[in-house]
Amino acid sequence: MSKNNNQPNDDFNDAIELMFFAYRDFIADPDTILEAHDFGRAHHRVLHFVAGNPGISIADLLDILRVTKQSLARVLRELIDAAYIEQRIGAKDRRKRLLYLTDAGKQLHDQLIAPQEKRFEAVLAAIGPQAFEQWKKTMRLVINSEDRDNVDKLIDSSRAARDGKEV
Amino acid sequence: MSKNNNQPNDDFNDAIELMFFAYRDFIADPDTILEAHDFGRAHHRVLHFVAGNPGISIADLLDILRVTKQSLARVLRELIDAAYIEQRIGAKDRRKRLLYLTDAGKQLHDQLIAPQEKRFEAVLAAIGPQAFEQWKKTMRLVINSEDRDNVDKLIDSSRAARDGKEV
DNA sequence: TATTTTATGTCAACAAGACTGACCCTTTTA
DNA sequence: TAAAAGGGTCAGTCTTGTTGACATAAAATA
Repeated sequence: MSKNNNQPNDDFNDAIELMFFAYRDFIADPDTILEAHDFGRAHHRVLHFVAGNPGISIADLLDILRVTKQSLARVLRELIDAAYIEQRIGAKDRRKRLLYLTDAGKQLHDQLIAPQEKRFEAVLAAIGPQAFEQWKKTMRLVINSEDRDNVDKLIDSSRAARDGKEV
Repeated sequence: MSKNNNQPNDDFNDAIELMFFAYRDFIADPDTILEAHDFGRAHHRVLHFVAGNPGISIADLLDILRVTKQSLARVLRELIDAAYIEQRIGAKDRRKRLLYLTDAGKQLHDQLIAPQEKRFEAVLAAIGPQAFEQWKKTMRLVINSEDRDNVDKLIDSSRAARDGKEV
């Protein structure tokens, strides 16, 4: 243990390493499930944000994912063809294609987040609700300050989609 | 705000979203710098773990990165050709090619982690050292339990490489 | 109404970074 | 001396992303 003789930047370097390894294991869980469906992480992300934002438009989804229209198109096409996502023409604006998970899509999404939920269930059990809350506040501060409000909104929307059916 | 009427799984879903967005912003910083050098994240990871484990062998680096030999080879070749990394034949075992950052490599690595250090500097300033320590402990618990000891060792090695020159 | 803008779709070419499989050389070990 | 270990390399493939160009339908605006 080289715990003595700490340099000022040791804490930050620890944090960087922890971000790398924690995210790597965190994201590895769903990968296995995705393989069985011939899907990748790109499909996972689309499923996830459509799940959290039912009725989202293509343009809004592109904003969240920060990829090009062409890049999204291929992945989205596969998810629609496999009947995990369906498109409905907007009622107010008929140019828009609003995205929804089908029942099968919801099932698949549940499967994908299950191991990640279990992972955090174990963390919560180990450290208790107060420290868990503190961790969440800290993680929020890791996000770019100008994006934090948007993330708050997305998280709220995601809660609403789960807790109270439609938004 | 739909903060009332919380469901049991809300906390875990919040955590999942936070992992996604925090990691995304965290990793976006170095990407800009890498582009200027015609490098990608793969190069970053190699630089980072060679920096933290000077004299690491190819096989050990493959274990950390969890990629194939052929996948590492291209990236490593480019870093060696650009004189950011150098190979030395092992003294004890002459089959091994031990990897070290050159001075230029150290400079580039410093550049790459600088914005990430600043990010966590700001977090520490906002929440204080105690909460920061708690966050680190929590992040460690997000890592697969069977990997935590290995990560501890890597972090220790990384500290040693920084604090006290050679290991 | 005519025109422009918006939202979306689609074709084509390309690049990074990963993969599998095969084969080679050198050095160490049994 | 033969087998195993550490590493290098060629060839082909896949996923996920990119840029650029163009098409269509619906809405907004002059």
